[in-house]
Amino acid sequence: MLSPDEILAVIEDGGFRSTASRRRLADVLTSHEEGFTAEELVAETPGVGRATVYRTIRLLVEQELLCKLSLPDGTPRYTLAQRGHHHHVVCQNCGSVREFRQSAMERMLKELESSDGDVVTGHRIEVFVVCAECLVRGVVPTNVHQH
Amino acid sequence: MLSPDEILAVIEDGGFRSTASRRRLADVLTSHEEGFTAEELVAETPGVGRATVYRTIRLLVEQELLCKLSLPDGTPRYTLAQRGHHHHVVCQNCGSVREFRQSAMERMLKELESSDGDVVTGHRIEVFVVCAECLVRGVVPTNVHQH
DNA sequence: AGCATAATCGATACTTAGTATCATTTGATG
DNA sequence: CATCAAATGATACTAAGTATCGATTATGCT
Repeated sequence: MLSPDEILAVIEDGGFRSTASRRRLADVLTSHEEGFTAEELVAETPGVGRATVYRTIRLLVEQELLCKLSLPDGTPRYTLAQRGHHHHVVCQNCGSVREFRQSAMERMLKELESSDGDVVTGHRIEVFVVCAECLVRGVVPTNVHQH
Repeated sequence: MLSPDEILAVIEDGGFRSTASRRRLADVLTSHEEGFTAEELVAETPGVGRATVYRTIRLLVEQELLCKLSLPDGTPRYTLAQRGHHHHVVCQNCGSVREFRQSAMERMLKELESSDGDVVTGHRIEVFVVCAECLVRGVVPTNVHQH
């Protein structure tokens, strides 16, 4: 997993400053095993302003150190980035996040490229689950109709 | 494509009432070829309250007559539902929406099912493009880093 | 070490997208 | 055509994030 120092290194390599707030956030960030919300970060870094938390999140998403994803209803969650291209498996109940890779799927999406006059610039794939932990706690999986 | 009457029929079949506001919205909805925002609908149906517009959108998404999707930055858009399971190709510049189907991809996602103790309840796939129309208008495609 | 200054900060006000409340209106049914 | 739950519009609120701005601070320079 990513360490606070690695996060700070990417920030500095990007030409941004290594500040007290960013160090605090890097620490809190790396302590999260699962997905988290922006407001959780705000609550966990007292003294660091809301605006700074959101600014730092935006910076880290741009630097591809954080992934922004969303639950079926659209509420946002963040998770520390994994190495390389990947997608997310999100528990719709507790919001925990795992990753998956499937290169066959990537290839398929690339084939769309020529379908129309459009230029493909990216894609988003999220798989929704009820995770094993939620299942043992008695959560009943109900299908979500997403596209 | 979907007609206002078809929308009203689904509403009534669902046990909901056919009201003046819903008829107005059904008309406006079906006049949209491309994707649209909730606030566009609010602006296009003067006299119908904001709350009613959002309530009706929610109803129609539940009835699977509308699809809710989002641009790379997360801002939401809606589009009239196509028949059967499908996914969306969204222009990141103008927000226009096309659909695509790829049954091989569906099959692949189903295979994930057994990977962990999780139960898969759904998935979301969006492909981002700069569409042909935007390209001729000089929009330069830049890759978005999504997952 | 001291300084200049652009980057960053926190506080605060604002925006966007949507939900909750509630008194009033309305459409389906008998 | 009376009933009454469903639906409505006005309004206040929430969630997630952005813009503004005066104060602070990290970094490069000497």
